Amino acid sequence: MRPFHDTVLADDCLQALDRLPAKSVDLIFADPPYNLQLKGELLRPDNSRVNGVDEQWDRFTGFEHYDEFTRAWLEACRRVLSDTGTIWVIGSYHNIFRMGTVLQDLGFWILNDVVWRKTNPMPNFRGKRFTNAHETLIWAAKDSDQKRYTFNYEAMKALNDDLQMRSDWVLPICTGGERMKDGDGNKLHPTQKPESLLHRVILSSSNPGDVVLDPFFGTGTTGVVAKRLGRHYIGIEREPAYIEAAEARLAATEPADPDAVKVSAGKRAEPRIPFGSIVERGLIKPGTTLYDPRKRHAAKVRADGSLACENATGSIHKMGAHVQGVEACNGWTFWHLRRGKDFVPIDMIRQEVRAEVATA
Amino acid sequence: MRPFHDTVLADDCLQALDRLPAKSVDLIFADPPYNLQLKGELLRPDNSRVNGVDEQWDRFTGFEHYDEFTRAWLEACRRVLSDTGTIWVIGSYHNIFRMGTVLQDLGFWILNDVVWRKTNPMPNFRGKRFTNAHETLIWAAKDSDQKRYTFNYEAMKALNDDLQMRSDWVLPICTGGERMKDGDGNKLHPTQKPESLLHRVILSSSNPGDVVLDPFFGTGTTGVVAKRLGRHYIGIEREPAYIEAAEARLAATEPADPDAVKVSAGKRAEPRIPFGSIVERGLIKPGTTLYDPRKRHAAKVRADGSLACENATGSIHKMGAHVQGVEACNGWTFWHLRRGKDFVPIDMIRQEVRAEVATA
DNA sequence: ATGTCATCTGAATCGTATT
DNA sequence: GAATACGATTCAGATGACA
Repeated sequence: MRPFHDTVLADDCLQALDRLPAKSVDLIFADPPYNLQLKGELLRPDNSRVNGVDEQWDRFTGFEHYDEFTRAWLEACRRVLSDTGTIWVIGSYHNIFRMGTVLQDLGFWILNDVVWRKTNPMPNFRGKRFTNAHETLIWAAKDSDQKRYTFNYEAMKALNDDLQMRSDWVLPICTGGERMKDGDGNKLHPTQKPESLLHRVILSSSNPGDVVLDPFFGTGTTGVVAKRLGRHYIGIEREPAYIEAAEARLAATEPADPDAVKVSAGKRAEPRIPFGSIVERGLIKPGTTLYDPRKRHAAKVRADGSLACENATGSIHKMGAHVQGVEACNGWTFWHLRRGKDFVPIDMIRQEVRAEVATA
Repeated sequence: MRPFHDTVLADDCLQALDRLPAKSVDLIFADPPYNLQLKGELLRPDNSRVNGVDEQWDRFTGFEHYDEFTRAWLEACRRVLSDTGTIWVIGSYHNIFRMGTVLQDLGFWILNDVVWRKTNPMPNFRGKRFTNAHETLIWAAKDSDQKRYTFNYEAMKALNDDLQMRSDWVLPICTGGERMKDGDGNKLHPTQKPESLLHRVILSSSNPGDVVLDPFFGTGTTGVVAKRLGRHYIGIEREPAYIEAAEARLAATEPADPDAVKVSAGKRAEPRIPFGSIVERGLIKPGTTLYDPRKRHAAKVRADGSLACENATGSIHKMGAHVQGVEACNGWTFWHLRRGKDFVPIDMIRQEVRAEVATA
């Protein structure tokens, strides 16, 4: 084992990187500050306050400052990365475009951008934007002519029910027992990543015995998953509170039995198909008339997937309930579409879409 | 109708943009070329061609020229975009980081990055990477302090079965009858976007009658969906074959019924009813007692529409906030009125008044 | 033990019209 | 232009109290 392996370097990111030998690591995972630029406070509709990221380490004076920082640590990473190694970075729209540009400018060759689709993101409380429901990872090799990087294609396929692993990963955010807490029961780190995410990163692009470096180690998720998967880790972290937590986590982590590293994916739920997506796809056109099973009521489909009927508008479910004067209604089976002489429930269209999605 | 509305300008992107009046469009959708091996399609701001990108081109030159091109058309777009307008761009990892960086550098303010998750992407044949199963869109306002952009929150929520729309959109790629073919049955345009994607873009961030500009019009998907949804379009395209196909598609496109393109508006669009006018009309009498949802607090309505409670007086909102000890409160939904055995929010009275006003 | 209900929280660039 | 007042807005999941 080499001197830096399986340790946390308590130091500034750049200074620590400079101490590592050139070309000495096989995989880098970097989750740098995002430069969030949050202004005021944000309240939920129930008046509770959202605990935003206001840590000192996420404060930059502007894009120029952030780009300079990004360029510096990515250059330092480039030096320590082996020629066949690859690097992952993660970010949101605040910083991912800056990181992608710097990566390309430094000569890294992007292999994929990968989207982490969160199953349980924080909603948009003010209704002013789309729910920010994903983060973006970039996976890159050192050079455009480097073809010998590690990609465990079969392992990824196995993880995905024997279908090629796609560039969008559906995973929940880090909550519950996995989330590190401080003495008061508050989150210790504002942006702790889920182990499932690192599991996929490390399993896909490294081999047992490889060295995995995380220059923004935080509470050590990368190290924990690397250790469990039989890889060596090197962490770099400046905050003593994070280091302490990371080392405790690491001490409590047992490497998995080499045979047990394989993980089976959970069953995929039947995909939800919003009625609106059927309108969007042109399978039911705006302006189409829908009927209830006894043709007593008629409703008109609007471009946003809502129905208009009897001077009211709403979802297929709400309007089904409305015309019947009941509390709830399954609009999929209630509303019918004329097809020639026949009337078919709109659920039939949904089943056709589901079949299409499933075979894709 | 203005001179450029509902036409395709057969010209170079930059030259056509320069002919459009400043601040004259409400929404821009741009799907620019992203292949760096553009073989002469890349133009500098002075219209000179960038040569040599397809052979022995060096990475730095390639990106630098692509950035120059990107900066030029985004600057030109910025000039023609109205102050309350927004812009969408779409790309893959080859170019989206460059575009995002240039957008931010020009002062655009990113509202969301949106992932188009393809249900039927092309598989990765070599097994050397993850299946490239998504593309990225960026939605941006002109400035960080511009908050009056259009976002049809309720319509997006309606499209998604009454859950707020997320930043990841699951849509199939453009195939079948929708895909434009040339005389030999080959695809006419290499990257024709599905109409469903444009449906969501245009419906979310523009209103009927708005002007939608597409500076890389291709076979006219943006125009077709804009026309169908009752928006004006302006297309810019240089290739005669694409223009011909686009104009044929547009001629065959019928606008939807105007009622069908109306969209659920939400409470913000409703006329404001002062609480005092409800008291004035005698719908709630002075002296009436109002209660919070848990009946912990009671307040008395006064003749001027203010409330008195716990030795303080003020508006329904102020008093709601006061008794809860919070900054702000929606008094309409907070305060309840006794009706027989039940308690109903005073918002119900407001809705009755609104219905009355609407039919008057 | 089990179920129900209330409460809490997460990388967030989260108003607008009137005076 | 600045200050003030109005009043709109949330999803999934974990946790814990309590029946």
